[in-house]
Amino acid sequence: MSLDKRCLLNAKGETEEEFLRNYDSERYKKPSVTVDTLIFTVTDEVIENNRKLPDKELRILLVKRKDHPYIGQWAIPGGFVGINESLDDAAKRELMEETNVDSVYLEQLYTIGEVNRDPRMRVISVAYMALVDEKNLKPKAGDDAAEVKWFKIKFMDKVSEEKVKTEKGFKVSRDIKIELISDDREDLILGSLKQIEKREGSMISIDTEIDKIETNNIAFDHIKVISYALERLRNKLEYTPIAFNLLGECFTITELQKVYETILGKSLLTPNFRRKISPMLQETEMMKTEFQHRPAKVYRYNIEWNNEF
Amino acid sequence: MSLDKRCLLNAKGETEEEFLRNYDSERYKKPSVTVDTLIFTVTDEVIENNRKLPDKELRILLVKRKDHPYIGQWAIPGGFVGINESLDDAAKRELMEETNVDSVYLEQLYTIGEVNRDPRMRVISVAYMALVDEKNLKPKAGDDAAEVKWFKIKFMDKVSEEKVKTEKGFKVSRDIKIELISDDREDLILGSLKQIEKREGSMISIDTEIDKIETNNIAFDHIKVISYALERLRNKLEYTPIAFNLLGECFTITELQKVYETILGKSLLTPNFRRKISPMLQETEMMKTEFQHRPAKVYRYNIEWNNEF
DNA sequence: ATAATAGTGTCTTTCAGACAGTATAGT
DNA sequence: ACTATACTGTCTGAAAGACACTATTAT
Repeated sequence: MSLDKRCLLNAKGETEEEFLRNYDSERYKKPSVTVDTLIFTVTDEVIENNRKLPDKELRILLVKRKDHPYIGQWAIPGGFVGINESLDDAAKRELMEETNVDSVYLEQLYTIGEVNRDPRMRVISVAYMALVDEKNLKPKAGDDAAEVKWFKIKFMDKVSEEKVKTEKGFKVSRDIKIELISDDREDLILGSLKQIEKREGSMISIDTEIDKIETNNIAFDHIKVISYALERLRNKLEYTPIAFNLLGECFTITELQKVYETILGKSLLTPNFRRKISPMLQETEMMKTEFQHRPAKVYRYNIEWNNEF
Repeated sequence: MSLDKRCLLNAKGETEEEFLRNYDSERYKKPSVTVDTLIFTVTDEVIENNRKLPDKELRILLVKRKDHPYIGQWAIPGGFVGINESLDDAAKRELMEETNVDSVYLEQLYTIGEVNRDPRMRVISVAYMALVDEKNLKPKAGDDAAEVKWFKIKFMDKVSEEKVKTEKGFKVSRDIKIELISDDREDLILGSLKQIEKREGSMISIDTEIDKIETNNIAFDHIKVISYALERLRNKLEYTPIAFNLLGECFTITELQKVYETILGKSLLTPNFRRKISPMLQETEMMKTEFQHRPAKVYRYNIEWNNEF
């Protein structure tokens, strides 16, 4: 089969070798492809009362654009994919450039390919999501001093909901609000979007398109990408051990619970959380003592934990 | 804000208008971008004994490549994305060209961007998944008589499993086998792949990379894409009403159950299935009478059904 | 009656939610 | 003793699994 492959001829009578020699790869106009990496981390909230345990906050890294278009606005770190670089490698490179960490959790999210996203030219962007542990973040070496800031995320899902009848069925539109606040409180990004769920006759789908964006101070359609990532993060949290990537190797159950609560945007009942999470955990010898209360056992992720079987 | 946008200057002192005029969009070498659409349907199994209800089978549409590379082998229908065409539109166009249906379920799956997937040039492929109802398939008009065939899918998940220790943790590799058989039984495609799950220290991830493909008669890395789509289809089946897209508007519960069983690759207990599915259904006045047994109520999808709240 | 599928009732087990209660550190 | 957090036990009710059972058609 693979031996006589060289002898197969196409309609023009070319062998594969001849075909490739004659192939004009520039025949069609090509879009540009970028990779954008959403970098999330979870940190302790800064708190006045040092007798309380700090809550956690979810944060995302954004860079300030230094050139047109959207000059001066904030954007998800990203860049063009090298012609000899895989998408995964491009995402890793971007992550390394911005945070100086490698070997962290990295997952492809979605590819955005609307036609007029970028005024320069046709750009298709592949979005990746990275989850990093705060403690691994090494301040990156000098560089061209691009402005980079961590933004605290406030994600308000389903602020309101409206149902509209259409000919064949209906649409549900849900309002989503996103607030991003930089650490120094100098920069504030507000996003307001509508998630449209269509249910029409034979076209049954609860997939959603995000529509009607209103936002300030953030470049391109990046608020849409952030919203999509947050939804995915919440979903994956429920059925994968993805959250462990946001903590160091060792942690207390309460710390873990606070990570879940922060991302899910709701509080959980401690006994139930402990019950559900405990099969995923491995005890260590260590204890964590803090303030004036009972020390907590320190756990690590149970690498042998199994979803099923 | 948007008014004084015209006055913002970049490092070279250009306004946005000047910047765009001077921008050389061909500065970097660009990859080519294709959209590949996996088209699935479910049909009745052809059965000898006409006193039995037919089971269902899951099928995928493949096209025979008429040119290099992989000439004569089978491939997922796809093509280059037009420079003024969104990714979704390209997927819809591909679907329309191959099956002559529009407004069916269509979902973006994954973007494949390894460097040497295509010997012609660097190609990045965005995979979409379409679910169509067999009855909507209109034979498409003439065209250039490209060879197109439906293949019955046999998907064998987790044929075997092997656990290997690494420095920091372990890997689990699972064997997957895929068999694709054309209706006329002339073409047979066998795929054998390994799914690798890594669990290593701080890098906790149950996402999997599919590796070490062995296959015949199918072009590019398309067996990998099919495998990925089947996993996704199975997952989505459990928590979305995606399956209804594979049936017409009206159906019996048994038909629906057979669709679930076919895709999940296992049989389900009828009373439990009926109980779980019934909130998603709406009764109709119709009954379906067949052979020598009790007629079945005909249902349609309950468009008001709600996942949550 | 028989074959074949349609459809129901109910027992059991498992798991999520709610909440009361106990344990242990520092001050 | 008091505060703040760590951790446990158990009741309840919902949902999933298993299976025995009844119903209705054509032959």
